[in-house]
Amino acid sequence: MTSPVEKARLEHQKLGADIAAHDQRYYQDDAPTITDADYDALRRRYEALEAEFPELRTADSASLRVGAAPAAKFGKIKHAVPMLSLSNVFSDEDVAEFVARIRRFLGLDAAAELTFTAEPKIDGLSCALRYENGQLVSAATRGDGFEGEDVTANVRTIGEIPHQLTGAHLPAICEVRGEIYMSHADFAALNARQSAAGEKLFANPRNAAAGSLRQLDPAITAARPLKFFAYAWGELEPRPAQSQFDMVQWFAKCGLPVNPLMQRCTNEAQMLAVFRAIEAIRASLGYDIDGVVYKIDDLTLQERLGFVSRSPRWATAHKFPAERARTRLLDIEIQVGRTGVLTPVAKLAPVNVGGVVVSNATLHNEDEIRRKDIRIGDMVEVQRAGDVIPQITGSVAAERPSDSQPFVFPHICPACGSAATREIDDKGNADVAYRCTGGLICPAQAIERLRHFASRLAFDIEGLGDKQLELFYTKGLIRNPADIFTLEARDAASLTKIKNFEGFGDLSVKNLFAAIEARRSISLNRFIYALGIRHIGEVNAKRLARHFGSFEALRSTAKAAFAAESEGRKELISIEGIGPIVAEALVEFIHEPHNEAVLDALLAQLHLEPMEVASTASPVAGKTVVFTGALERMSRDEAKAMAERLGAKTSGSVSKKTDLVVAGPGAGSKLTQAQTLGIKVISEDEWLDMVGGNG
DNA sequence: AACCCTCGAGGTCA
DNA sequence: CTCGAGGGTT
Repeated sequence: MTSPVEKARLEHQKLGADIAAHDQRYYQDDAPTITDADYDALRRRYEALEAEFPELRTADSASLRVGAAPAAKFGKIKHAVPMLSLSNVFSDEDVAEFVARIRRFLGLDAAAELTFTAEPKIDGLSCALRYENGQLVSAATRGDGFEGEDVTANVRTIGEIPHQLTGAHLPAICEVRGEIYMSHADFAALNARQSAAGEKLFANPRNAAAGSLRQLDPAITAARPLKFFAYAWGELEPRPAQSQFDMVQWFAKCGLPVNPLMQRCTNEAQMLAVFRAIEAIRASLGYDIDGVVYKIDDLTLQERLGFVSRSPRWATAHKFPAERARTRLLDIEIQVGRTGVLTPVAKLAPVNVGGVVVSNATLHNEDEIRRKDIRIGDMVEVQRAGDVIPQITGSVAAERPSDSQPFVFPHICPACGSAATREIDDKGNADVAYRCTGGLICPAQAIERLRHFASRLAFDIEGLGDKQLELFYTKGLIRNPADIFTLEARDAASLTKIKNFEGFGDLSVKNLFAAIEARRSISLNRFIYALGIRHIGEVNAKRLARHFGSFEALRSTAKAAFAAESEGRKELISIEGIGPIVAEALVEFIHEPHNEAVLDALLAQLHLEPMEVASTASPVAGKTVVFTGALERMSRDEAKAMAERLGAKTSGSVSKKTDLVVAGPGAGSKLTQAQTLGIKVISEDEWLDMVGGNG
C-alpha cells in the first residue's frame, strides 16, 4: 500500500509531465489540444498538491508556472560575470589600430601570429541563459551589465532555445550568452497580424524582438517568433574548449543555434575580407545585422587582455556605414540640462532613416552649427550614427531658402531668463557650451537635477520618473532632493493628497512611498553620484567613496580644501582620477550655502551605507603595487591591468604607501628603495602564484 | 591616447 | 533601456 505522500508524488509527476506537454503544444507549436479551462484545472490541481506537500516542489515545478498569472514586473538577476558591451570601429584603419593595440598590450612583434574569429553582429538583444546540469534554469537580459531582468518564463517559450542541453559531461553550470532576434520574414508576418488585429505596428525587427521579450505575459511572447544565436558565455566551468571558435562549435553540439557565418582569420586582410563578404550578403541574410564582430580566438589570450572600462580589449565590432536621408530642418529648440548647458536640438520634418522615423537630432553646440553651416529652413542630411543616434551631417547648399539667416544662439536661458554664457578657462579658451547662470533659480536645471537624483544609477526610485518629478516640482511638493524623503509626511498632513492628482491612485501612491522608504538606506557611492556634481559620475563617485569611506570625511576635506593651495586640495588631487578641475567642482558644490542646507536636510533623512563592495577578495585587493625591472611573462600594461582587476592600485614609484614591489631582472633604484623602506619584494613568478596567474 | 562625463535620441512596455 | 558623439580630464 502506498502512503499518501507517495500517491501525491505520482500524481504530481504525471500532472507535471502533462502540463509541460500542453505548454509545448500551446506555446511552441501554437496548437493546443485541450481547452484553457481544462488546462487551468490541471494547473490548479498541480499547485494544490504542492501546497499540501511542499516537498514535491522541485526546480522543475517553477518552470511549469509559465502560464500562471503574469508577475507584476520582472525580477532582477545578478550576472555572475558582468555582461559588457563591445567597442566599435568604423574603418579599415580602426581595425588595424585594434589589432596593433592588442599586439602592443601582449608585447608581440609584428611577425607573431594572432588568430581572430569574425562573425556577423546580430541586431537584437543580448541575453544570458543559465543551464545547471544541462537544464535551463534562468534567463536574463543584459540590463546595466551587472544586473539584468529575469525573462526566464519568456525565454522558455522560444522554440530555438533548448530547455535541456544535449551531450554527456555537461558542466554543472553553463551560462550561455547570445542574441535574441527576429527574422525579416517573421517580422513582416507579425506586423501583418498586428495590422489585421488593428494593433500598432513595430518599427523594425529589433524593436519587435525587444518588445516581445519584455512582455509580462509569457503567452504573448510565445506567440512571437523569436530566434537565438549563441556566441559567448559567462560562468562556465570547466571550459569544454580552449578557443572562441571551438566554444561556439561546442554550443552547437549542445543543441544551441549558432551563426553559420563565423570563421577564423589569421591576419587583418582576412578580417577585412570577411567584413566585405558579409556586407555583400547582408541584405539576403534574412535577419538584421549591423556589422562584424572580431574576437581573439585563444581564450588564454582573451584572459590576459582583459577589459577596459566596460568592454573587452580582445574584441570589437566593425560597424557598417550608416544609412542616410534628407529632410527639412523646421526649427532649432534649446534644451537646458542638469548642469545648465544649453543644447540645441534640431526639429526635423519626420523622415524615415534606415527603418525608424526621425524627427529630432542634437546639434551639440553653437560651434557645431556654425561649422556645419546649418540654418533653420535648410534641407539637411540625416544619418543614424551606429544605426541608432540621429545625426545631422550637413546641409544642402542648393536647396537653401533665399531668405534664410544664420542661427543666432540665444544668450539667455529659455527656462529662467538668466544670462547664458560661454565660460572662459585659464588659458582663455571659451567653453563650447553656453551655460545658464541661473543655477538654483532655474526650474529646468532643478528638474534635471532631481531626475538625475532619482535615476537608476543614483537613488533608483521607482515611480519617480520624469513625469512625476515635473508634476511634483510644479506643484511645489518637491523642490530639492531632501523634499523627496519628507513627501509622505507632508502628504499625510496635507488636504490635497497626491492620490487625487491625475494619473495617481491609492496603489501608485503607496508604491511610490514604499519605493522612497526603501532608499533611505543607500550606499555612499550612489549618494555621491546622486548629488550630480559636475565631472563626478559613476566612476569618480566610487573613487571618492572608496577614498573617504564616509560622507563626513569627504565633506570636511572638501571644506578644508577651499583654498587652492590647501592641504585638503592636495588630498583631493592625490586621489586617482581626481584632478584640479574635478576637485574644484566638488569644493564649490560643498561650499555653496544652498547645497549645504540641502545636504544637511538630506543626511538627516538618510542612512548612508559603506560603498558597494567590489567582488573579489584577492590577496592584493586594496594594496598598492609597484612593478619594476623587466617583466618576462607579461607586458607592463598587462601587469598593471591585472593588478587593478584584482582591486590593487598601481604606482610608478616606491614610497611609504607601497605595499608590494614586483621586481624583475634589471631592477635598480626602485628595488633599492623598497629594501631601504622594508617593503616586501617578490619576483614575477611569485606574483603570478599569488594572484593565481600561474596555471 | 585612454578614459570619463555629459548629453542627447528613439522605442517599447507598464 | 540602449546606443553614440563630443569634449574634458588624466
